[in-house]
Order: sequence, then structure tokens, then C-alpha cells
Amino acid sequence: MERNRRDLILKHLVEHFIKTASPVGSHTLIETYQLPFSSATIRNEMLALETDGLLEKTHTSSGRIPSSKGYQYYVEHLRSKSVDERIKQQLQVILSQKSQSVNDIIQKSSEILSNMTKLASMVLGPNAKQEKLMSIQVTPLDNNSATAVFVTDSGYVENKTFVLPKKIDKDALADCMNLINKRLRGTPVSELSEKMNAIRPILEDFITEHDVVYQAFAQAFINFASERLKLYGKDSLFNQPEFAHDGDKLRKILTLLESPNLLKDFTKSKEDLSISIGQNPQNSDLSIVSSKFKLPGQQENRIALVGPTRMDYDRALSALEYVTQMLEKYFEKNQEKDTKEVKTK
Amino acid sequence: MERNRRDLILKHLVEHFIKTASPVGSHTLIETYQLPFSSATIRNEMLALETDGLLEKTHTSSGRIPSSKGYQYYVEHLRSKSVDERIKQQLQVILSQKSQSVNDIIQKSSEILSNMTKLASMVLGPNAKQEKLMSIQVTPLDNNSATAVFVTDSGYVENKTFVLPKKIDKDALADCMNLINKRLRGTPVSELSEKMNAIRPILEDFITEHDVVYQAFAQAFINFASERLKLYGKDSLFNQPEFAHDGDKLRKILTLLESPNLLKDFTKSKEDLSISIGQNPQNSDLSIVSSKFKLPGQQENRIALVGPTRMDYDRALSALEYVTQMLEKYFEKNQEKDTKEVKTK
DNA sequence: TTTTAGCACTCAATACTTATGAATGCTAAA
DNA sequence: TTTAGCATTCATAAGTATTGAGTGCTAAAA
Repeated sequence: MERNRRDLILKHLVEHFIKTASPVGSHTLIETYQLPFSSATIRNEMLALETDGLLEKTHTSSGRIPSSKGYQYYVEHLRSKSVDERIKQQLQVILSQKSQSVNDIIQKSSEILSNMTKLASMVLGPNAKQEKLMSIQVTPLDNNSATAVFVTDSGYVENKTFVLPKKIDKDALADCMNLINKRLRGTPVSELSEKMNAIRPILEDFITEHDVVYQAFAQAFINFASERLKLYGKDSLFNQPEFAHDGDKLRKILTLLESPNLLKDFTKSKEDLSISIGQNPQNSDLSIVSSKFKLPGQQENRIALVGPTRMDYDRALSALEYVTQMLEKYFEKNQEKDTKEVKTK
Repeated sequence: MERNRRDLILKHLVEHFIKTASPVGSHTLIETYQLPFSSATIRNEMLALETDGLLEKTHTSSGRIPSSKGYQYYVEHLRSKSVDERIKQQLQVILSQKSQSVNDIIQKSSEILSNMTKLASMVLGPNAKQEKLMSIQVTPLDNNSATAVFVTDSGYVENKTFVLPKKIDKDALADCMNLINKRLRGTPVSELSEKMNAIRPILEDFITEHDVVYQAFAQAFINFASERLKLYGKDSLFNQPEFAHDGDKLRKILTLLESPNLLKDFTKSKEDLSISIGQNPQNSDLSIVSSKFKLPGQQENRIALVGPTRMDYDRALSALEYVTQMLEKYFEKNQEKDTKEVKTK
């Protein structure tokens, strides 16, 4: 009974603060939500909530704002878990379009998430180290340069264009590449550098100026190792009042968003759903929520939403869960269809 | 004589304003540059410069700031054209490293430019429409998906991963690709869609669910058409006082920087050096300077520097000219070396 | 004719002062 | 246990005064 009222007040307060971004007082709460208590009662409860560490004040006589712990409690016990119908609709539209590339689908989904939540969305690719190299192809562009293209089993593509220091016999190059392909295909990305070194002698046999090719390859392999990360709708962060007028903070955040290493920590969790509320030591007013999803090729991806601690967690989490579930289902279905049709053959 | 003094004052004023970002008064000018005139004389000259439309005031009793026209005049007649030695050194280091990919060299050069000028730097790729497709390669990832990689003669790589709706005979797919490769190789990007349509029947013969492949290809070709643009050091813009505290303006600019179409206009000029000072209708306090450079494969690229109208034009332009000239020389030399060595064979 | 000294004037920026009002905590009565 | 009432706090906004870097103009000096 008591607990319920306290929770109710916390819920309203959190949701009101999410909307307005300014401290919420007892009177406001009563008026906007038509609560059947007096302002004094609310104040008493708010005091209790503050003692529990769920609410905070910005100054002695201000209204209350949720603390990180308060958000946490809200997310765990109080949120409504309702998915916006528009998200369902928009995703449906995307998924019903036939013949799209995997990346396109993921990108569009991520953009929907960003648009609908007004948060920045990130797609974290699978852990590169577990991927295997599927093919290497070298395309000569003219007599002086060539482009090498590398494809992993997750469909990740890396390329390097390099200038050939001498006119290379194209046939020799092609033969050489065939051989390298045979040797390297299926090699996990983490072992590529090593194996590449072992293959160096082969290169020497085929191409006099083998160093250029070797270097280009080696560099491409280094790139493989770094995390893949795509960012959408970072503009949304500009519209968040807590950042909009603080250029310095904004810069910090945008830099942060582009350094995959820092973000990895917050999302590498094995959990399906990971929630980090204001836990970033460098930006205590930043929250990151993310959800795992698997693609048929057994790789593990995540989509994350990034915004101020005062983000609409209910909306964000519900949307994330819904979208990642739908994506998994979509790709699973596509695979099932296959196996069925193969069987009936 | 008269002209000289007026020019001198304008030069000092522009350069001082570039440093300090706040209006410059007659007194300041005398003190900092030890001018042998009285403040009243300076004021008279400044009035003349204002009447000519080269200077402006922010309010009745403020110091003067350069107008767009003033900057223009400064750039055309007054700037020193001196290249910072550090830029020369840093570029030398980059260019002396052997065995780098073309893109790496351009990227690193662009980053040096951005670092040394504290401006955002952009690399605009060659006009896609003039490029030709060099190769198409499809790599099956598993039984359900495959990655198609497209390479143009400028070394630009586009890729699409798509889910195959039915188990496709890999050999048939390979044969099919060989055929398509033969048909499409050398086709200008602008004609690809057309030619692709003509080839549709071939696809139908080989693959039952040809639509997926067709769509994936068609989409990739659309991407080709859009301008290629890389952006470095946009963080620098955060540090410009005119933007740092105006989140709204900053957002506008960053959005602008990511829409290639808008920027194209300011840099598509055929001139070697293009200068646009506050001419962007949406952001009158934004300037873009760019310089053309050619790669051996006869494509035309540009590097641009973007910043506030109050940018250090002398520094930016000198650096740009130097770097693009060095890049051209570097790639030319590489080519020459080739031809020489081929001849002596 | 050109330059300069001197003076009145303007106006952004800064600091100080003073309401205003939305909030609180606490006490005592319902 | 709840509520009404009241003194109290403090951020925000509005009003006021001060400062100083700057101008334009005039009249004398060069």
C-alpha cells in the first residue's frame, strides 16, 4: 500500500522529468497527474525516496530529479514496456521490402530506432577476431596501381589501393593471388598477420617488389582487428537540452562516440539487454542501452542507443527489444524457408 | 602611397581579427603593430575602408571586423603565401614512408592539413560518373548469404551483402558472375543501371531467384553515383569560438558537412584553387577553400578546408596548395619511375 | 593638404541590486 | 496518517549603475 504510492510518485516523477528536463515539485505532480493526495504528503514521500537515494535535489529549495539509482529502479520495476505502434509499422515496412542487403536492413532499422527515440543509435559489428577471411581479390586498375579487396565470413569488406612501384606481370600477380587465397582462406582474422608472414617467401618468388603488396595486406589486416561500429542520428544529441548549450560537453560526447574502445566496455556485456545509466566516468550524464541480436551466420551484433541519463528508458528499451527480436526472427525465417525448400526438392 | 597604408592597415586588421576573434580598434592596431600613425589617422583610414565595403562594425562604437569582401581582398592581394615548415616536414615524413596505399597517403595528408590549420578537412573523390567498373566479385559466405564487391577504375570499392532466398548452386553463380563481369567490365558508372537491365535475362537463365541479386547490384550502382566524401578533424570546429557556444549553429554545420550535395557546389569549380568566403546561404559565417589534385589514373580529386569565415586564409591556402602540389608530384614521380624502368628493360 | 590631439558620445559587457515565485521542511491541527 | 499553513531557500529574471574600449568630429599643428 505504502510502497505502491511511493512507487507511483517515483514513476510519475521520472516520466515527468524525462519530458520536461527540469526538477519536479510536489505541486506540479498533483496537478498534472491528478493525484488524490495533498502536496505535503507528496513531499513526505519524496523525502523518503530521497533518503533511499532514488531522488536528488539540485538545490535546497528545488524540486526533485531522479538519481542514477532512481532511473535504475524505474527501469527495473516501474516502466511500462510498451512499444510505439509507429515503430512496429515502420519496421514492418522495411522488413517487407524484398531483396535488400543485410547491412541495408540493419542500417534502416537502426535509423528507425534513432528517429523514433530521438537518440543516437549505434550498430556494433561482430567481434572481428572470431571472423574468418573468405577471399582476397586484387584488381589491377592501370599499370601503376591495383586494389586489393578482402572479405570475411560475416560479409565485412576491407580494401586497399596501392601503387605498384614496377610494372608487374598481371598473370604472375593473378597466379600469386590464387595461391595466397588458397593459403589464407578460412584463416581467423586474429591469425592473419602471423600467417601472412609465413607466406612472405611465396610473394618473393612471384613479385620482385613484393614489399608493397605485403605492406598493403598487412595494413588491411590491422584494420580488420579494430571494432566495427556505425553511428546514426548523432544529430539527435544536439537537440537534447542538457547538451545543446554546452559545446564542450557535446564535443566530449561526440569524440567518445567515435572511439569504439570506450564504448565497447558498456556494450560487450553478454546479457541480451545491457543498461548503463550515467556510469561513464567521463560523462556521468550519458546513458547507453543496448540489445544483442544474432544473424544467421552465428555472429553476434548489438544495437545501442545513446543519450542523456534523462532519456526515455521505457521507450528506448522497448523499441530496442522489439527491433532486435524482429531482426532475429526475420533472418531466422529466411533461413528456415531455405532449408524447407531444399528438403522438398 | 596612400593605398599602401590603407592596405597595411587592412592586412594587420584582418590578421589580428583572425587571431583574436573580436573587433579590432584603432588603438589596439597601433600598439600591437607599432604603427607610426596616430589613432585618429587609423580611424580615418578605417572609415575609408568601411566605405569601400571592406570593413564592418558590429555596433556604432565597436572596433572593425573584416567583411566577406574584405577577406576576399585580403586573400587576393595581401596574404603572405608562406607555408609552415612543420607542414612541409610532416608531409615529407608521410611521403617518404614506402608501401602505403593511395588512400592512406591522401587520408594522412588530409589529417595533417586539418591538424595544422585547426580546420575540418574534406577529401572529395573523383566524379563517380566518369569512372568505369573494373570488376564484380561475389563471395558466398554460407549457404544463405553472399557478398558482392564492386571495384571501379579509381579504386573505389562498394559492397553489398545479401541473403539468398534459395540455396543457389555455387557453380552456377560463379559462371553467371564471370559472364556478367565480361559484359559490364569497363562500363562507365553512369551507364551501369541501363546495362544491368539489359543483362537481366542472363541472370534469369542462371538463377531462379534472380531478383535478389539484381536488386543488390542495382542498389550498389546507385551508391556509386553519389559523391564520395571523407571528412577529417571536424572536432576542430568545436574549438572555433564562433561555433563553440552556439549548439544550433554547430548542428547545422555538421549536418551540412555530411551532405555532399551542398558542398559539391562550393568545390566543383574547375579552378585549381577555389575560395568561398561566407557565401553559403545557410551559414554565412562558413568558408570553404579547396584545391584540386590529379592522381595518375587521371581522376580529379579535391581537398577542402572548412571553417569559420574568420579562418586563417593565408595559412589554409598556402598549406592546401603545398600539399596538393606535393601529392601530384609524388604520384607523378612514382609513375615516371615505372616507365623509365620499363624502357630500360 | 595631411595629420594629430582632444573631447563628447555610444554601447556591449559586467556587476550589483532587487523582486518574483516555485519549491522546500516543519509544526500543529484534522 | 494526512493535511493546512507558514517561514525559509534559492534560481531566475528584471532593473540599474559602472566601466571601458571604441567611435566621429572639430580645430589646431605640421
